[in-house]
Amino acid sequence: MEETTEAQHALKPQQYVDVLLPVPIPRLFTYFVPEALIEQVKVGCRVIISFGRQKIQTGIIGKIHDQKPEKYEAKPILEVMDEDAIIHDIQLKLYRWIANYYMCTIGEVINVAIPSGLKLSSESYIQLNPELDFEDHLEQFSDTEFELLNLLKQEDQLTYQQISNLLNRKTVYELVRNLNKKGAILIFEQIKEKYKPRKERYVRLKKELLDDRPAFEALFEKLESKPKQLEVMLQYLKLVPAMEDPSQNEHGIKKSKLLNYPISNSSLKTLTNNGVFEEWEKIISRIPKGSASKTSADLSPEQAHALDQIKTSFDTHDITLLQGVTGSGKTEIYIKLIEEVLANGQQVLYLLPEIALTTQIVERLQLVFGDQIGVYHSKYSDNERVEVWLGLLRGNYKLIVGVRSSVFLPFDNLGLVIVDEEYESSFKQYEPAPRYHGRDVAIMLAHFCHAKTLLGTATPSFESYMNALDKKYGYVQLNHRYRNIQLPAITLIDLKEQRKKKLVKQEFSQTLLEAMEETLARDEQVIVFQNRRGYAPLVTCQHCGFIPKCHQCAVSLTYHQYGQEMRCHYCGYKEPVPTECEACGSNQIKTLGFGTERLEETLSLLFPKYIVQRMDLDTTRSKYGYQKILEAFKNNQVQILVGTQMVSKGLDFERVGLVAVIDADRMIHYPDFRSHEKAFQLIMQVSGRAGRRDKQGQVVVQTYDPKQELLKMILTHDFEKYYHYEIKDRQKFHYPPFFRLIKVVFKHKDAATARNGAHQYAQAITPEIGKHRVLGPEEPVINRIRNQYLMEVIIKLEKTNINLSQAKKILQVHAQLLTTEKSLSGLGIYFDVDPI
DNA sequence: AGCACGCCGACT
DNA sequence: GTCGGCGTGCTC
Repeated sequence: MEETTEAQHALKPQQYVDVLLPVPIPRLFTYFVPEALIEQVKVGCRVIISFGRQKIQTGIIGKIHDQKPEKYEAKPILEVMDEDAIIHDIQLKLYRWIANYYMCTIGEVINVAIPSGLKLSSESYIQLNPELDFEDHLEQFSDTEFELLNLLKQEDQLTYQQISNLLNRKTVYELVRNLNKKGAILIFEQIKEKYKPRKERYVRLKKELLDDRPAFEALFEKLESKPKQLEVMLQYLKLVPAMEDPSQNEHGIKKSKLLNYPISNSSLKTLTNNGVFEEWEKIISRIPKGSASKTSADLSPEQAHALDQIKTSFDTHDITLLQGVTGSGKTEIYIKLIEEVLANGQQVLYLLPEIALTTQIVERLQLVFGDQIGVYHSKYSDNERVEVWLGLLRGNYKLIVGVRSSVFLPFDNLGLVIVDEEYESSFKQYEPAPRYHGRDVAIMLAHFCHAKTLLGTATPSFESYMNALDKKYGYVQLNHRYRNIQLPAITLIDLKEQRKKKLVKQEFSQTLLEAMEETLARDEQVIVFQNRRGYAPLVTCQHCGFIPKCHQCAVSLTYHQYGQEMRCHYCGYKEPVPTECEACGSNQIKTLGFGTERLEETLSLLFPKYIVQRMDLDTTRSKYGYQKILEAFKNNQVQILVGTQMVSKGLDFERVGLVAVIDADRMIHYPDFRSHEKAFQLIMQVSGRAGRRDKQGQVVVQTYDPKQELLKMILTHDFEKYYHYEIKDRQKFHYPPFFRLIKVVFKHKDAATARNGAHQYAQAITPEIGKHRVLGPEEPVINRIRNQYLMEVIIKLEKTNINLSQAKKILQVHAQLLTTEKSLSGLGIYFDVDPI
């Protein structure tokens, strides 16, 4: 018997795990599991491992197996951090799919998927070796070494960063290394947990005291002579009626709340020290709680019909497109669907584009779903993200409302995904990798969970619309606005003609100004849309024509009046506004073009009786900036709202009588095959802001060419006609949605190397991919960003009858080959699948 | 991506 | 000599 057990024991295979690390290396990292940790190791759990020279990292167990690596000795796992997995198999599958589809490494996916609060990092600390009496060996240390040793004598430990600051030196690694060799110091790693739960201090009366009434009354008598302390006691009892209802004392009161009243902090402290009060800490959530106060609204017959159609459609289709004109009440339908799925015990993901994440929607959902909602937001801090993540894992949240990155959250029982404003380009991430599309990943997530997906929008993306026409998606329409209010009346204004007649003031035509005047006089509000922030997109010298450009990027600097600076919208570079021309010294400097800042200024001058507010990236940087502006507009404290595309999303306001599009041409003639589609959608969206409740709104679009086909179709709100008009070109020129694009980007600090790399690459892949599928290499319009020169090769692949994974493999292999070439050293290559 | 190593030119 | 810059190679 004993023999067999021993034999079995000897045969028992050593356990290994493949660990997913947040590093962009296209390889698996295998570690061995020490005997003591075998029981704890589970797929999806975080582990602490040492990686690279000395760093300690957090990774996620991706696979458990018994394959001993042949070529290297696996390092051990140091610790298993979680009892239960923090991601499920579905997430592992999804992350791998993303890495594969978007042609990046799993590490890059992990890096953006997992909130950094869940990743531990280590920092090296340097300490004096206590066993060394270095006074006896002074001669072996250099001056700087000696200086550092003296510093370490005072502080018991220092980080590299601190040493570098204290010694005022840039590099300290070698110095530290030498001291380590001489045995004078010790280096050790300290792991720091980033996530910190939020705590609040609470106070309450000591229970024993409250239970012992005679003692309590005696206390009061004693306090007669201590008025300050008595004040504290009375204030507490006023806020917490502990005498009448002792159970209330249990919960106590937030210390800061009590101290908000004019009472003495030190008296409270004394009372606490004397055992009258006690203090404790409560871990509280950072996520604001809302409680459900309403049931969902009743649907109009039209909405109810659409809801039925969606449900029927889900019987045969996993994905359904809901096309509903702005103001048709899509949200009410979503709410009904969500209610059903939640009642079924399943989770829901409600995906919104970045800019549309108005608190408005969350507030509306909160009224019905209360604190079952977790919100995942780009302005959320890391601690808040961790709380949503853990909350979902623990089942505290059933409905997640969030931006594209919420697709990474650990859903395990998803029943429904809603993607609102499905066409929105902010669903696509393009820097850094993974360059994923939130909508498409959400569809994949739903697929893995056997959940249904509803894509909602007024103007579908061509991709989704084609899928609907091809019956790949279900399709439901909602043609009438709520209460049958008419769609806004759109008027085109010919700027060329008006200019000839000298009827254009700054960038505003006479007709527009009159319409604004009338609207405002009726006590209605105006939205002015211009898709360009800053004051003026460029500044030029009238003497020599010089235009200040960014020193790191190939773009002109935008003049921002606020802060009086020139800014690069690509890299964030700033410089002061020039008073004289850099090239010729002339002081005749003029601004050209109109950004939101300048329109705001002009409008304030033209309409002094009204309040003008600007809403763009610059005025909404703060966490609640967006919310504050919307609030002011809603309350009619602002009558004219000027903004970038931010104003086009989901603002449902009652009083907006007029929407003005200042420069339609700039959007239409953007150098990109999708510019028309985008312009159409943007103008439709922003138009949708006009006219609510019981009145038809008015939209004014200024253009230099009112005869453009696109504008004609905008006038009639005819998406279908527009789609069929535009789609022919897409097919003819092999563009999406018929073809799949993969953009290969080359970057290097030398223009020539970037160019060579791109050319060599195109040459290498062409025989394998096919000449007609390779476009370029081409220099992008903006050919330099952050001092890196850019080149692009675009691959066009058919959607059917093509081996996509093989094509990707070819693209990747050649990229790999190219980077090993000496003449191209330092060349960066990345892929952007389905670029926008 | 980090991080260390190693080589090189520029300073005390 | 060191200091600091930069190119190269590695990470289980």
